Amino acid sequence: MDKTSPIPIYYQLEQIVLDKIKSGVWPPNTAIPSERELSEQFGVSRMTIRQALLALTRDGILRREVGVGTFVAEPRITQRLTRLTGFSEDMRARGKRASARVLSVAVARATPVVAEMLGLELGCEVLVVDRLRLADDEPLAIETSHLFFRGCQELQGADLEGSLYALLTQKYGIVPTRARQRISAGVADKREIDLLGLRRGAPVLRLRRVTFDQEGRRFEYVESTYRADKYVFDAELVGM
Amino acid sequence: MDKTSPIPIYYQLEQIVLDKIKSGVWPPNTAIPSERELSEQFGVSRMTIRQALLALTRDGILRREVGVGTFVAEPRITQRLTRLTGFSEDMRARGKRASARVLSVAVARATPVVAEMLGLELGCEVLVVDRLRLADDEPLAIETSHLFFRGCQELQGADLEGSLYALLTQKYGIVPTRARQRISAGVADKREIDLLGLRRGAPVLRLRRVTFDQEGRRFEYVESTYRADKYVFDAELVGM
DNA sequence: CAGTGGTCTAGACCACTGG
DNA sequence: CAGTGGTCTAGACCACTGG
Repeated sequence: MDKTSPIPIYYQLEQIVLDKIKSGVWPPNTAIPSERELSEQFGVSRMTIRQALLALTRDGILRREVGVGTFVAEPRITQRLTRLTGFSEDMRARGKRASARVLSVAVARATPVVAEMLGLELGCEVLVVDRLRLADDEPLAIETSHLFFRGCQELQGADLEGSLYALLTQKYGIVPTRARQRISAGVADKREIDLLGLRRGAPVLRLRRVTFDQEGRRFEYVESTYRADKYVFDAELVGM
Repeated sequence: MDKTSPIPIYYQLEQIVLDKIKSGVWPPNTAIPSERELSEQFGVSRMTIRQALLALTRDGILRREVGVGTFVAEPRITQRLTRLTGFSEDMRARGKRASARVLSVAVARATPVVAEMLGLELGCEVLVVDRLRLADDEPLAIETSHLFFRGCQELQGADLEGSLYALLTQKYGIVPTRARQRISAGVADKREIDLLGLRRGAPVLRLRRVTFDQEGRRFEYVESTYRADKYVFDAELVGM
């Protein structure tokens, strides 16, 4: 630890504790030294020690028990909440290879639903990217993205067989950061039956999502239809 | 503010600030008094003021700018992530009145799926609560909860026409805190058609959830089937 | 340059846990 | 009863912002 560094002491302490945990020196449920011991050991005020330990506790790294001590927390059952991912990343997480067959790419005037979802005037021009999404070369979903951002029309010439989000991040600096999603169930319609290779009456999962970039701007409204027999949606929920 | 109260001062201060914001006395982007002003005004140390303001900042209620001041944050586009709620609270949020018709309550040996989900030995006894859930007196879902915790068998004599989670919290100190949920789509089976008043071939949303209490213990595995024509699931996603 | 939030100190008293 | 984390005090110095 370096007291003369511009890096705050409490932050340095956090890193020291994290190192001990990550390296396995302090395995889960280890009682770490008390605040007073650490205070003395590092020659730092107890309040500063607390600032470090409380931050780690909020992150679920440590667990505190009043009157008893501070312990290394069990690795959480879930390290994170439901993550925002595109199809490609979602598939990779499931151990499958994602690809896309472009059905159409075109500039179109926003319909009332699209305008509402993206917060646009009716009739603004958006880029509509309609793709069949494949997992290990099998059709899994139909994805219709409505995009609106400066320069989005250039995408008409781009390679859209891979991850759209990767493309947006790399070429346009648009980082998908947050999304609001609505999940419903339905029965496949004619087009879905044909494209996804389903039988009449087959159930599908429908996702509608508005995606926000790092500035909080809505840049995408996407409607997806997933084969219900091949896809489930996992969600992580937290209490108040 | 009451300094002699057992309620911590910083917590009282949080409430005072929250009141000012909620009542509209301090609308969004208002500069609230500086830490030193509040410190003097309440006769409390600046560190205590900070403890209150930092908690509110972490909750997204306040926004701090170094060298400038502390401001009331804009209400977030999304006030929270997907929240863990039971059926009753979910319906209340949607402006509907929730109720339940108990189909059966019984002690049963855990099936392989239930044992796996709850982390139990095969054949452990769990309490199975099977209920038809109504929204404004219309059948909306079938909910089959498998419960496992000390004393859960007493629930056999309890009133289960209302919120199960409220009951668990009040009577057993079990606070549903986190859940892992899997959402899929399917076609209603015979029993679902009868109980939910559906037609043959009607799509349904199926939810499977493992719920954890405040100690991280799994206390419930629930399988639910929702009418797809009356229910959508909303999710909030966040980036890395 | 006056004022802001960020960091840090060296103490104090408290309720609580476990032996 | 010794030790723990929780709360709180009354200061200090810092980098930064805006006029």
